Amino acid sequence: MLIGELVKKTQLSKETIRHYEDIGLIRGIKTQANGYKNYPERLVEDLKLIGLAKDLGFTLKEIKSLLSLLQKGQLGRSNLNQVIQKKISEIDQKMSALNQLKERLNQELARTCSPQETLKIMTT
Amino acid sequence: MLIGELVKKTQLSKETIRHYEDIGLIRGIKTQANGYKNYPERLVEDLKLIGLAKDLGFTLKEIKSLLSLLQKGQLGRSNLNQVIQKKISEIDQKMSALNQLKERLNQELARTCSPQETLKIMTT
DNA sequence: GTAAACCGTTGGGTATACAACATGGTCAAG
DNA sequence: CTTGACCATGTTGTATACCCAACGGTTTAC
Repeated sequence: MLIGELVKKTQLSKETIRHYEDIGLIRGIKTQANGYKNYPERLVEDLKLIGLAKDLGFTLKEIKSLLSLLQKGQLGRSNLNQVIQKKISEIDQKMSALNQLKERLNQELARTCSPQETLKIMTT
Repeated sequence: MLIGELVKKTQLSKETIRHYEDIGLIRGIKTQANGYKNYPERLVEDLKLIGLAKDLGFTLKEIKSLLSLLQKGQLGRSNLNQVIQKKISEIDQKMSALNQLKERLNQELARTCSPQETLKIMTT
């Protein structure tokens, strides 16, 4: 796959993709004889995952380490498990932070909504 | 409260607090006769909330709009409700993104863990 | 009454995550 | 065989979110 196709499939700009390539966030990209690069299909999924993680406030650096976990077999098992669990607990922390935010917004909703409106919202 | 006390209570640097002040993220800070500023107690909570939101990938700009919601009575009701609901749905999106990430990491854990280890993790 | 600790303002610097060129090579259609 | 769409590389620029240092004024402790 050439970069243009990847751009279409991911909605990312080619600069972004190139940037991710530069910093080693996406890998396994081979340069063909003509100088064009061959982006494997796999990257479509990888880039989606990167987008998710980025939206959640993970830095590209963090995502890089996160992704390297998902490319199996690069670390010892116990080591790998540790890192994964650390990430999971980070995620749990973020989850609870989200819940707190949501709580506060819901309180605000309850204060400002008419009873009818509130009911409508809470049942959808 | 002077800035030093706020620094201690929030663990933020004074530059960060000043920065938030500059961009209007925190307000209601009055300058006293001696030139020193009086930071209201309220800000301790506000800054904690800002920290939460920041960790979740909200920009300071977004947080500013988020906070303005929580300072009641500045918008018409239906208008306010709309904005709050938009924020809540953003939060829900982030939640589901987190769940996806967690899923993938858990799969990885399952693949790389010994059965015993996996069991231990899943029961804690 | 002076030194240490604190305060405000300003201006410059840094890291992250790109975007926007400029330049030059490659390919596919007609 | 040229033109337009596509590609690669490199440099510079931008926005965000700060950090740090310098300068000078203020307050507190001795």
